[in-house]
Amino acid sequence: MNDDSAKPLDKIFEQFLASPKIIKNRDVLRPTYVPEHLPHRDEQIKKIAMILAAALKGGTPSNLLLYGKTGTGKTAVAKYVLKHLKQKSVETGLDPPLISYINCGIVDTNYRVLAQLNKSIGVEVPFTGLPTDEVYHRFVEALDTNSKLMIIVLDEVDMLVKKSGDSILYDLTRINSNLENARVSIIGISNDLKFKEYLDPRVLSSLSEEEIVFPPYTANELKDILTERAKLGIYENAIAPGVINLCAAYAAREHGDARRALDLLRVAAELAEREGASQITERHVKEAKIQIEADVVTETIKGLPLQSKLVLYAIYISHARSTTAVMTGDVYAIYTELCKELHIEPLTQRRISDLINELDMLGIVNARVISKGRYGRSKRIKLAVSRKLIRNLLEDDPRFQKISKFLSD
DNA sequence: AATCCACAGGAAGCCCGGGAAC
DNA sequence: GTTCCCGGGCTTCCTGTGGATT
Repeated sequence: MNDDSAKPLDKIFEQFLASPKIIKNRDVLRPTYVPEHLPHRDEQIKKIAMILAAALKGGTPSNLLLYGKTGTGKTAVAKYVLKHLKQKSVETGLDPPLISYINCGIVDTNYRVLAQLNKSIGVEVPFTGLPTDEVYHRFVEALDTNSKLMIIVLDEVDMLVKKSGDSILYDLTRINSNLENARVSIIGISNDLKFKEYLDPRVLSSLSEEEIVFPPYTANELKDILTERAKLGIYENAIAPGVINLCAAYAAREHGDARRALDLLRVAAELAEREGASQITERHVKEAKIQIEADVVTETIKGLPLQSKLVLYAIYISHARSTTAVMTGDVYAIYTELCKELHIEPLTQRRISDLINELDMLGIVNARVISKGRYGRSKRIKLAVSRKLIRNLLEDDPRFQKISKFLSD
């Protein structure tokens, strides 16, 4: 490397090293980190531990269901208890249970869940192609060759049920009767309290032999969590008074989400570090809040498929053109115009209706069904993000050059 | 009270790409 | 190669509906 190109970089690195230290350990500030101590979850930990303890005496623990909103510590608690269960088994000379953790938000079809289970016991299965019950039978057979206990954690199980129904849960809850030697316990984790209504009553009674509720954290509890993490992850004097309180307060407003609280603290710390400040201040937290919100939206919109983007831009244009509330029909009319301009075959209105609902679920727009009496029933659609942001994203996308003239409002 | 708008949203089924098994 | 399966995106066809207007 020659000097010319190395120098500016060198300067950056030097500056970074010379700037006051703020972050001691970035990893402990990430939401995925499972700390050694989980404040305000003693009750849940105890309960789960008591149930899983059956494994230590060769029993099959009851299936359990963990409920609570995002960032209430469900996943962390489950992982924490399982880790200790494993340790204890090894200590007492027992065969530790097999543990398979599946995030159903990502692995969200029956087939893929089974494939993942197979993989976790070392059976390779193609990710498509086989009949689902074949994959199930392979799993049962492979599992039954040993007499171990397997604990299956189904995180975000409500997503799986919503997308693929409860047939796999039905199979899994009855799997013990197909097994001669091995045994299975299931831990379901759900954000959605209503998801029980979608379940077959037989599945429900089997899956929720034990139920444990995780209430949202209060602002004070979030404060304790943040304080503990800050001790591990941030240098002692690098945090101004009030910063932790502010993070906790913001997150408490969002249904007591500890994940959000940690994100705020971490991003605030990063901002402070980047600008070479000696301390994280409340201003950094406020900026972090804005940045997190904008980042989430920007990334979601950028990642949208073409048709969804078109729908979003159609909604944007509808708002620019009309003074009254924007309805599905207006959006569809403009959408077809855009398609014509871009020489794209338009989709049907039925499909667009679904795409609008998807945008609503992503939080990019608000769509509510309203009735205008004689003038029909339709969705009233509002943008939930700033117009400027959408406009910038549109202008960045080369595919939409041709329709940018529609935006000159 | 009856009508009727402008859609909502369920059901079924098509088509496609990816992949396995025969 | 052929034949099967799966999931996702999509269309077609359909029945349902809240409330202003008649």
